[in-house]
Amino acid sequence: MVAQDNSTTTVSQRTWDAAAIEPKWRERWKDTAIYATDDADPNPKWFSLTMYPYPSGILHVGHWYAYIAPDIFARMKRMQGNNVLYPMGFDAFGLPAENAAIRNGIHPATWTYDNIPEMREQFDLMGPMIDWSREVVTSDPSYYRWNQWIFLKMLERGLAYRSSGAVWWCPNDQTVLANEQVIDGNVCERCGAEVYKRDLEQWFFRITEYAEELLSELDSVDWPEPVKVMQRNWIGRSEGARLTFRIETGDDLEVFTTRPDTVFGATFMVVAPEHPLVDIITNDAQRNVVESYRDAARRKSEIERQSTDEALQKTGVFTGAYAINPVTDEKIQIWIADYVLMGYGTGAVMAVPAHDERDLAFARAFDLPIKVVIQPDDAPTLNADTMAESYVGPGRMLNSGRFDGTPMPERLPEVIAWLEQEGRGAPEVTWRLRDWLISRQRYWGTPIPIVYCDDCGMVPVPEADLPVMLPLDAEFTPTGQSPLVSHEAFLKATCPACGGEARRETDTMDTFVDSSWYWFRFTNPNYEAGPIDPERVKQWTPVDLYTGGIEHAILHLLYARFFTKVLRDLGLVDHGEPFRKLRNQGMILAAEGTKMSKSRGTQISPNPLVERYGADALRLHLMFLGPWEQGGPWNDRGITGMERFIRRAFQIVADTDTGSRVADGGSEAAAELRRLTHKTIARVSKDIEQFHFNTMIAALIEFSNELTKLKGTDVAKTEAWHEAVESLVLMMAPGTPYVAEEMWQMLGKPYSVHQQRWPVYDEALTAVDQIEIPVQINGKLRERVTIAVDATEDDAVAAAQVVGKIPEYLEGKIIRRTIYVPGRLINILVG
RNA sequence: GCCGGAGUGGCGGAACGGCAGACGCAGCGGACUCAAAAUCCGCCGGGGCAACCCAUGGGAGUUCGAAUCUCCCCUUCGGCACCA
Repeated sequence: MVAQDNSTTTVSQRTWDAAAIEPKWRERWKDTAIYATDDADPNPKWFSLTMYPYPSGILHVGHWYAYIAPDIFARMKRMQGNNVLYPMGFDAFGLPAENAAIRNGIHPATWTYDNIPEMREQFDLMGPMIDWSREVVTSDPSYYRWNQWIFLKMLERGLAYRSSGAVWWCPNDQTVLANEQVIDGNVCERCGAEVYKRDLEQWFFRITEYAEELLSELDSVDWPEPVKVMQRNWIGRSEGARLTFRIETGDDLEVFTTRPDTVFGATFMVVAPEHPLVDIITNDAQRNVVESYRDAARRKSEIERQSTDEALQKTGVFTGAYAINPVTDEKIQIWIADYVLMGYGTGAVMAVPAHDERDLAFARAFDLPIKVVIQPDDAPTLNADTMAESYVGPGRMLNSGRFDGTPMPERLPEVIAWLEQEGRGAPEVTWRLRDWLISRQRYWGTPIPIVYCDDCGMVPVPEADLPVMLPLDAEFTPTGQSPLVSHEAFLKATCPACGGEARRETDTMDTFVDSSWYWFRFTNPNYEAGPIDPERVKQWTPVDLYTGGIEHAILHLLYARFFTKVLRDLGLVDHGEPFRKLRNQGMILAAEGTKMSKSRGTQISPNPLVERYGADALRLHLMFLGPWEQGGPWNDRGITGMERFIRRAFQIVADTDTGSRVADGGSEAAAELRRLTHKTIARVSKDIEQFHFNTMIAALIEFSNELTKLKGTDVAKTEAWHEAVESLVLMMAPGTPYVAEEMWQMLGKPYSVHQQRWPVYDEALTAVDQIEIPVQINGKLRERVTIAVDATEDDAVAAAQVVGKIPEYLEGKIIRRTIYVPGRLINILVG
C-alpha cells in the first residue's frame, strides 16, 4: 500500500542535511510500519537472517559493519518483489550478565532488560529494515520454556543423556569453572588457585549420532569453503580398523588404527592414563609410578598436555603388563602416556614407531623396539636404528609374513579383510566429533527440567509443568557459585512420579542451545502450542541467507545444523539443513590492527560519527572500506568521500526539473545516458547479489559523477534523464535509506522509496555498434582502434594494421599470426 | 607441524587469462571567496627530453598474452593442534 505524501519538507531545500532528515524519516517509517513483514503477502518469500547480538548495551562500528550488508541485501530483495523476512532478537542469556551481577551487584535480569531497549535504539539509528514485531529474547520464559521442551524430547529419544565428564574444578572456591574462566592453562581467573579437571556428572547432547549426516550434507549448502573445511576437520571422519590385542591377564585391549597394514610393526602399546583397564593390568611393581603419573596427568593443563612444545618430549610409564601382537604373536609392553587421549577412538593405540611420528618419539625416549614394515619403492632401505623420522608414505609391506611385497595403500582392503576373517579386527570409522556437553554450573541460563527423587531417581519435569522458571530472587556471592545451588525454594520440588520430595537439577543449559533454533521462532514468536508454528515454519524456512562472523564457523553453525536435524526427526520441520547460503563478514579491527576491545577503549562508537556525518554516510563508508568478507582496521579518513557523493547525488535531484520531461527524440546524448543507466543497474544489482558492496558504491559514484557533468546540458530535460535520476535514487535506497527517501520525495514520488520496484536492466538499451579495443604487437599494447562490435577477424586486423603507429611497427616485419578476441583485443605477432 | 585466506601506488582498494591501478582518501596546481568552509576544474606508480622502458611479495614455468593458471620459496592473518 502506498501512503500519501504529507510530509512538511519542501522541495525547495537545496542541500543535504543528514541531521534534519534522518530523525524525520526514522519516525515516519516507524509510524507507517513499512518494515513489518506480512505473512499473507503472496510474493516469493526470502528469509534473510543475521546473527543476533548479545545485549551488552553497546553497538560499535563493528556491529554496524556486520548488520548493514545484510540490510542492503534484504532491501534490494524486497524491492525486487520478494516478501522478505528480516528479523532481529537478542541472545540474552550468558556469562557477561552474571559477571556484572557478581562484580557490581546488578541482577543479570536487570542488566539484560535495561540494555535491550538501548540496543534497539542504537540499531534504529543505522536505519535498518528490521521487523521488531518479531523480536525474540532468549532469556524470556516464553522462549526458554521451549529449550526445556526440546530437551525433554531429546531425552525421550536418547539424544540427551547424563554422564560423567571432566570439568575444571577450583579447590579454593569449591566450584566448577567454565573454560573461559581458566587462565594460563590451569589458573583460576578469580582467586589465582591452581585448578584441575575433575569428573562430574554432566548433561550431554548426542550430536555424534548425526556425525555422518553433518558431514555429508555440507556438500549441499552454499557456504564459504573455509567454513565447510573447518566443519569437516572438526567432525573428523577417519576410516580404519578396530583391532583386538589379547593381554596376558586375559583381558582384551582394543585399538583403533587408520593403518592396520602396519600391525606387523606394532612393537608396544600405549593407553591413555584414564583408561579403565589401567587399574586391572598394572602389576604391583609398577603400581606406584603408574598412580603418580596418572595423578600428574590429571593436574596438567590442556595446554601443557597438548602443546607442540611438549610434543617432542614424550612422557609415560610402563604398566608392567604385556599384550600379544595378534599377527606376530610377539609379547609387547603396555605403557600409559598422556599423548594418547581417552576421548578418541578406544583410548588406546598400537604403537608402530617406524611408521608413526609420535610412536617413534616415544620409542626413542624409552628405548623401545622399532620394526620397519613398509619400504618405499625407489628409496634407500629403511633402517630402524638410524631412521631420523618415521616413514608414513606409500610403499610395499615388509616383515609382514604372507603380505610381504604388497603395495600400500592401494591394497589395504585386503589386509583388513584378512584381519576380519582371522577374527582379529574389523573395519571401523571413527570421528573426532565429541558429544556436546551442555550443562553449565551457572545461574543465567535455561534451567534443565529435571528433578532428582530419592525413590525414583532422575525424573524429567512433565511438559505441562514447563517452564521451570529461573527464580529472579537470587543472591550473588563473590565465589561465583551459581545461586541456584543454595536457593531453597528453587531446589525443593515434588517428584512428578511418586509425589514425594525431590530436588531440582541446578545446572543450566549452554547458551549455544538458545541460538541453535532461534530463527524458527522468528516466524511466529508468540506461538503457544509448541516451539515452532508449523505453518509459518513451512512458509519461511529454511533460511535463504545467513550472515555473521566466521568465529561461529564451527560451534554455533554445527549445533544449529544438529538441532535442525533433530527437529526434523521430531516432525517439526521438513528439512535438515537450516541455512541455504552463508556469508561471513570480515572483522573490523581497531586502528592499530588489533581486535576492538572495550577494556582497552579501542571500540569505536558510531554515535558521534552519525552526529557529524549522518548514518547514511557512515553506512556507505563502512561498506566502501573494502570487500565485506575481508574486514580490516577501522579508519574514518575516507568518510568525507561518501559525504561528497551523497551531496552530489542530492544536488542532482535538487537541480532536476520535475516539471519538464521531453522525449529523447533520437538524440545520441540521450541514448548514451540510457546506456550508462542500464549498465549501472546491471553492475549495482550484480554487486549487491554477490556481496561486493564496495564496487556497488563505486558504480553509483561513477554514475552520479557522470550525471553531474550532464546536469546543465539539454539531455537533462529528457525522459532518459528522469529515468537516470529515478534509477539513481532507487539504487541508493538500500545503501542510504534516509537520503534516498528524501530525494524520492523531492522528485515528487509517492512514499516510500523502500516500497518501490528495483530498476530492471534492459540489455537492448546498452547495445553499441562501435567499440574501442586495444591493439597489441607481440603481446605489448601499442594502440587502440575503434571497430564495429561484430567485426570479422579480417576486418578487425585490417583496421588495426593502419591505426596510429602500428604501420611503423609492422614495417619490414612479417606478420606470423594474428589473434582477435571479439570485443576484447587484437594481438599481431610479427617477426 | 597440518589445513585455509591474503600480499597490487603515499593509503583503502579495482581488475581475477586480454588496456594494471576503476572508485575513494590523502597530496599538488587552479577557479570561486575579503577570507575560510563547501563546491567546481586539472594533475597524481617509478624512470626518461622523448620514442619508450620498468612495475602487482621473490624465483621458475604454461600461454600470442599472467596481478589472474601451475610449481617452489618468503611474509602475514585465521583455524586445528600428539585425533592413532
